Amino acid sequence: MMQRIRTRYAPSPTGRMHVGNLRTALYAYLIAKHEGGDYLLRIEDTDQERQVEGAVEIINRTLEKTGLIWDEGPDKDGGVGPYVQSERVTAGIYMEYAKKLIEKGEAYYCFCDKERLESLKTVIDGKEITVYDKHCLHLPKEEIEANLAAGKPFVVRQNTPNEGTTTFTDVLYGDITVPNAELDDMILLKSDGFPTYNFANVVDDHLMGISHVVRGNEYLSSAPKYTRLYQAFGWEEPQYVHCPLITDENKKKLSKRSGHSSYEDLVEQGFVDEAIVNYVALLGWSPEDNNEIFSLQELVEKFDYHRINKSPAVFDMNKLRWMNGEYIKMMDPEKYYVRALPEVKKVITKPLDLKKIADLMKTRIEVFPDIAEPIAFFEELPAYDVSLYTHKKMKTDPEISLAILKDMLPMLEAQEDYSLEGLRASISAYIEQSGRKTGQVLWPLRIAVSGQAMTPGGAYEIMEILGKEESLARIRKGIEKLS
RNA sequence: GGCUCCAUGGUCAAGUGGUUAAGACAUCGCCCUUUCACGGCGGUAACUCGGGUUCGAAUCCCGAUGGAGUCACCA
Repeated sequence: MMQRIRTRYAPSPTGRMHVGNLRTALYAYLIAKHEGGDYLLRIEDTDQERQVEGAVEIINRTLEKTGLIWDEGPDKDGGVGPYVQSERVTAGIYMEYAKKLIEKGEAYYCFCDKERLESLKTVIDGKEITVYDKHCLHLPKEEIEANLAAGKPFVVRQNTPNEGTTTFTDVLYGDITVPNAELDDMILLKSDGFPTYNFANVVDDHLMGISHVVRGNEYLSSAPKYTRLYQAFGWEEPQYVHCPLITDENKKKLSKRSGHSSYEDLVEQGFVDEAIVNYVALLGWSPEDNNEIFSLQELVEKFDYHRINKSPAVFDMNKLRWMNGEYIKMMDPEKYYVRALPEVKKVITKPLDLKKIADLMKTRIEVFPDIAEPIAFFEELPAYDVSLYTHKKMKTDPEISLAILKDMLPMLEAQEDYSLEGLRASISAYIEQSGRKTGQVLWPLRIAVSGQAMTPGGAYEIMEILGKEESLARIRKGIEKLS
């Protein structure tokens, strides 16, 4: 009997979403939607100090823009709310469940202060490690009561045995067994009454009926503690899907802390939502066939989480750029123009046909900011060297170029029709009657009107956009330089 | 350092005992083209090492090595 799949994305509102989080959100979404299940959004705002103003809005916006629409969440009650953990704290949910554990002897009050905890610290390889010594587990009942009555600050800790092992099962990694001695008595409830991430996760995932817990590989090592919690409660464990890490080029885990790109950073850098989603989906997963370009809908159809990889993947900006270029080429012209226009305006202030200029760049860029530099010559003819007029393959040099430009000048002065077609007609007629090669004529012309060896579009396109007056001025300037 | 995970070209990645070890990005070359780009064609480039098991291992087992993650009143 197949249970209904329910997954959740449970971010903490601490800022922008980096791509690792985005991919976790995506996989959770795909796993649920592939089977027609539910996708929930739960806000894990249990750390008072790390709250960032507006972070929830960023999460909402990011999920909406990428199409990862949740079925239940803070704004969509599915009957298992609230979906914001701070509200669940107020409702007393975590305290209630913590007390159940205390009654069972699976958890205990701990009154140790910072100083005592500090003394438990050891430094190994430059890293601070604290292993709690179960000091408060052995407190006499009367002392606990007295402390509580006196209002002494406390935390609640999980009581893990020092012997034996704990085994949990991950869909991707199989059974993983860990010695219990490695599992320290983690804090369930903090002294401010808020739960820790770990405790809140277990309680909420259970209460919200989550069937598949999708999260990053960095949580693999804390999973056994969860198992102990589920067992302590007598709850059935969900399926775990620990996604492989996404790393930087140095194989280090992507993190905001290290200044790695967030989704919004990428958008600001000129990437397209669909391309980011598509690329990130392929980091750790591949379809049965060899396709690489997928819409979100296609991903929903094709995604099989059993094909998720186990090894970490390096985030390759190069390939993202390529993929982004593919998306830009496929992009709806109107949508393209909306994104392209601001980039065009960065370098063009003259009343030229900005649409035509933008269109020239559509197949030539990977990200939108690539637009500006190659089109700057439209605004103003750059200073250039006459050596540009020399091109071996086109069989042209300054002397030939001068002859050609002088030849064409009167003709172009007489011409009124500066449309692509008009220019093509008269110039190709000239080419024919002059007996010259197409390239030999067009090369100098393009150099004259653009001042650079490489341009988006050819001489016709450029002249059409520049218009008669400016085109002629640039050709005269070319003649002047060559004379 | 303990524990855990991982290991196919520079990167992503297919591959589940017998393949000329796919494909994509990047890179290089050629073609197309008035340049560039697009597009097309082609090249270089990989199973970490050592033991097993087997008629036969990239594929299964063990070990080594390497890398990563984690060891907070952060998530």
